[in-house]
Amino acid sequence: MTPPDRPVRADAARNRALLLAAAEEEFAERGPSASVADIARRAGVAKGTVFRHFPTKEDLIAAIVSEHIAVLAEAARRLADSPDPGAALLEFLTIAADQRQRHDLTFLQSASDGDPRVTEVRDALHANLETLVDRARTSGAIRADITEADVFLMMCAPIHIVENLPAPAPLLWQRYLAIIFDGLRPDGAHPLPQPAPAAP
Amino acid sequence: MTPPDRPVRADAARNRALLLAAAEEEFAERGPSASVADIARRAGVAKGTVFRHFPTKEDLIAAIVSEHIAVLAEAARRLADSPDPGAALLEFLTIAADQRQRHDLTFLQSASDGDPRVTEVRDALHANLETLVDRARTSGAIRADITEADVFLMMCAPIHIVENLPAPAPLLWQRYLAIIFDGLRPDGAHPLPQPAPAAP
Amino acid sequence: MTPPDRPVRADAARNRALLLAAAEEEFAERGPSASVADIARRAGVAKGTVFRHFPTKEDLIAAIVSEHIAVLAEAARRLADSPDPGAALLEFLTIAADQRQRHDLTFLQSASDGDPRVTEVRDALHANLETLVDRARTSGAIRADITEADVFLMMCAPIHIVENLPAPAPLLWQRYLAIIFDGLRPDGAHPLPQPAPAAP
Amino acid sequence: MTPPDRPVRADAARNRALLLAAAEEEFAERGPSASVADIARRAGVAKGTVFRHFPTKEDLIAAIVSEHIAVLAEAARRLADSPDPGAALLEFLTIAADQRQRHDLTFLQSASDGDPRVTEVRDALHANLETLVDRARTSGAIRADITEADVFLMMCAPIHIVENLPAPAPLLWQRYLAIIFDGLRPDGAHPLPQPAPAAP
DNA sequence: CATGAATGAGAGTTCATTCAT
DNA sequence: TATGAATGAACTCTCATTCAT
Repeated sequence: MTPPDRPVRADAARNRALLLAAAEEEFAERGPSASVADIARRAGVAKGTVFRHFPTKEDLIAAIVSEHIAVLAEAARRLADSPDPGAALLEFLTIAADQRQRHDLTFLQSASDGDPRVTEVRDALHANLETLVDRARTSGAIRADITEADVFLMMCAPIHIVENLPAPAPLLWQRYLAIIFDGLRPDGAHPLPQPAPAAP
Repeated sequence: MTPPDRPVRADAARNRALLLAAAEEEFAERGPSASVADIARRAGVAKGTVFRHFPTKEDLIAAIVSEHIAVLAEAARRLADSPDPGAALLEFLTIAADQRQRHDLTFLQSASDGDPRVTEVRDALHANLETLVDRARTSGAIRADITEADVFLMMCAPIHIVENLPAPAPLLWQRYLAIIFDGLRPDGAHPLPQPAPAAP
Repeated sequence: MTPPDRPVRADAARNRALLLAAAEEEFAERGPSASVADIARRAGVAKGTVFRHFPTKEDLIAAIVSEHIAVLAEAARRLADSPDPGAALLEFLTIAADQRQRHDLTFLQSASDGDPRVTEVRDALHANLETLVDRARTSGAIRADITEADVFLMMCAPIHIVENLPAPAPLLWQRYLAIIFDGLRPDGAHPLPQPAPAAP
Repeated sequence: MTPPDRPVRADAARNRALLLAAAEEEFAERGPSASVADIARRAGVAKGTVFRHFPTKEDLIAAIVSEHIAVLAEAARRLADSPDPGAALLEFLTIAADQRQRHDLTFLQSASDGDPRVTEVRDALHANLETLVDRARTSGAIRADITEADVFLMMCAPIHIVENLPAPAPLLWQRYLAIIFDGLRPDGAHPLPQPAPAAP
């Protein structure tokens, strides 16, 4: 009867994008308790519009998180066949930190743990990252006892570290990424006191 | 008529301690949105009593945070004259992570940034930690380009890292502390791309 | 250019009927708080279409109610010249209850009290029912002190009564119609303590 | 530690009563969609106070309903040993209608169907009413085929009937109670077309 | 002093209604 | 004309905070 899958209306798509951007900023500034009303105001739409696009606040959070993870999954995929696996892994971590530098939303991840769309992109990220890490390990760029799970877990650490400062220099995270990456290198490595966690 | 200070103080001090403990547990379980009512219930006192001891929720948070920092300041002070500065620094980081492992309350720090009592103990921690780091650096246990600010900022990283897992093994953080500490060591160190932040 | 009235009217009339049916079902299932969105979905049209046909939700309700009353008015008219006035009245009450049995929408009546179209068909029902009741009274099938207003008011009672049960047997209302009708009969009638209400 | 079961504070008890009264009036005037805010305003308390006394709107409704049913259960109990069982039953129905005349809240019953407190008092009412009906039946005051379930279901009918009028005379319900009660009498009774429903 | 009842601002969410497409 | 995106008021409910008891 109606043309199936009618193309998304231009203004609706624009509002969705505006909302995601506004929500990111609001969450970044106010933390997890940013309110839907403030997000709507920042996006320049009415409160009801938020719920038209994202039935619950959790759905909005999941949309933000899965978008961020998707970018990382794609980056990992792109770097997977780099000729220099060690450099590729470092670049991946650089991209990951840089993305988060702009908006740290790690605290949102716990709120979206069960969401299926988040799970899906996260699984993709795990798969792509595993290739990256395996190649870096095989090539001797990182220690033999480092797993994909280790890298995944440490991915956000540089950003978290600088967030303890009230006004960190914009690229300060690179300092801590360098330190951590030095810790991943084989030279002068001490044995690790605990086994790597199981891949999720 | 009644001795001016003693008898009530006993009760009051007990309640204060009960409240701090209950609040820690509640924040650890429920995150930053733990409610004053639940904290009061857990402590076995009435809601009003919470506000008698801590005029606002922020004050309660500041009290928890400053207590935690005080413990670390004292640990740093105690370790300052250790004969093995490298081992002393590692032990300090172990203590710090271990403390947070039991109750991660890092998310509370931002809520208590301006509080003067927090500032005071944090200054003390900075001072004591500086001694510790300086000696480790001088002794060659850590790189020449690592400052007290670096160590302070990275202090919580091992705990943050494992918190990305839903149910981390209790000692898993030791794995990441080891990796990071390897990164702090002079052997095989690469130059750091960014200068250390100014001491706060 | 296009023939002024015909071609669209077919679609429009179909949609109107679909909407009325969907609304009836939705109100019956969900009660007075059934939402316009759900009604539209059930009818397979967009929300805006509901408001094209019925400018407000109240208008939609009034349309349903007046349609129901019109059916009753017609039934009363048809039965008005029956040779057995007592049986005719009982049949009218049976039809009325049976109609409501399928969809009890009595709760909608209060929402449509002022609507002129409702008033019109209700007046017709009153007129036709008056004939029916007058003839039943004159023929001795019911008491001398029963008026059209009485019958009109008691019309829905059998359905209301069974609605107090969670899952009434489909024909249980007949039991209570029989009891009430026995109360209308002249045999063994006790005088009534209050006068009949004025005809509206 | 604290005196257990400390007596309810006078002002709290007063507020609870004010709220119940205000809620009854508000529901009677506005129907089931009366808002908690309006109820609070009518009672002269803040919105939050409503939720202190009744954790959800449903709890408030259940409290009203169970209070009403309790009054009826007590009335039935009191009338159970009357020397004239027929008159006792009629008086019970009169009390029931009179209570509802003041505030018809039948529509609230469905909202509180699952509540255990409501169930409890309703069970008591059923038990007491059964005695009343059994004695009336045995004494020949009502038909042999009328059960407690019948009377329970028909209890509200007189009020429902007059509610179809916009401004019914205050005692008009007595007219319909008389008609219905005549229908319950043995004289001139016709056999009933459907069996009585099972006792709930 | 401790208590917990009261407060009221603000949270997420729903929904009748409007209007650009 | 039909659509469904946008609106914004109203809803139930929560919670830090105040204050009479």
